[in-house]
Amino acid sequence: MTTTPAADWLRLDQQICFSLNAASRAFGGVYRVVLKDLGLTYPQYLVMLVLWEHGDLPVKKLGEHLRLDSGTLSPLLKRLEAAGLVRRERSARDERSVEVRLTEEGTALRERALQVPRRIATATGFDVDEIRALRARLDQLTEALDAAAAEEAAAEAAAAGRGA
Amino acid sequence: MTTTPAADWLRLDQQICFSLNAASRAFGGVYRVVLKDLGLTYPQYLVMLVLWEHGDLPVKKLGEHLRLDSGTLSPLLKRLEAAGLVRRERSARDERSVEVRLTEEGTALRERALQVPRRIATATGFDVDEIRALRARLDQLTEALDAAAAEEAAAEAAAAGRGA
DNA sequence: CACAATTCAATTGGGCACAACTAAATGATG
DNA sequence: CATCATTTAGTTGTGCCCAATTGAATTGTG
Repeated sequence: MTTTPAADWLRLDQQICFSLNAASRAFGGVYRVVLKDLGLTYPQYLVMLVLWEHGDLPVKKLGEHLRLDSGTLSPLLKRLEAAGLVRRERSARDERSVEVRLTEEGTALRERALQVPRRIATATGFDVDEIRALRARLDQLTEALDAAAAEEAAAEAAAAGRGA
Repeated sequence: MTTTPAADWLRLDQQICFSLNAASRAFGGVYRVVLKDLGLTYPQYLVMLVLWEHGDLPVKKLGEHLRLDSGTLSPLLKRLEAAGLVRRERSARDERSVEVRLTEEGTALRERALQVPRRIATATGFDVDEIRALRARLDQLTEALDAAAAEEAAAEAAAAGRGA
């Protein structure tokens, strides 16, 4: 049982999202160091993970895996292309689609990336099962938040509709 | 007991930081909707929280509370100033320091912000104790990651020293 | 007092994230 | 077949985040 004085609701250290943001940026700091050798930023690393796992993909699919849109991916992919890790080629079947393909260099980078997860896992100080549990919790949270955002947006649209 | 095949270490869905990032961005989506009424972005809201809680502060102290540096805060504070929520005044005692002060309007905004934490808490689908537990877990994670990053940086500096 | 080291805010540059929009290609419908 | 809606990338604008640098003010030391 816990009760929180109403006046404390706005306290910074009670905001779950602040802890989340802080943890996210702390991860960023560790990844920055660990990925420097590979010449990748963290989001670029995520893109490479998806390509290593699924092979060549159109930008759209890539974005679905990563929950990112073209506004984020387009410039990011250009940088990966400039670094020689991927090529971008218009699909012959559907000219709207751009296929992202690993170069030999990009494929080869996987070997050097294999050590990254272990180093990161070590940095967290958590064991595999603890990480798994936390991951599950966070995924659950994300799902609830996405649903809530959709609801809010729907409510807003309805309100706007009545207003107009 | 769980064993993970070495080949799976690079799978996207095993990366704790991906879940973390996703949750962080999902929060962003909810906050975007909820804070639109107040005319604040999420980081701006965090700054206001600190000011409401601690009163006027120099930029430096603000950054310590939020783990943000001047490169992030300077333009953000200018936007808050342009919105009429804060004033920035050079300290008389120490001319290097800039005091961030709430305007009446900024102080008044607190009343309207009081509802925000409840709406966010509802959106998570977690109860107060679950949130508290997750927060503790994340803070623990952040601490471990910061320590690891400091270690990595120190090791790197030592290596560079030997190299030079 | 003079001078070096430190502190603090601001700026610059690179990269990420999202919203809104454009443009091109495709698909569906009458 | 012509037209309209949808799909897909890309672009632009706003804002956040960090690293590195600058410049001014302050503090410590001889």
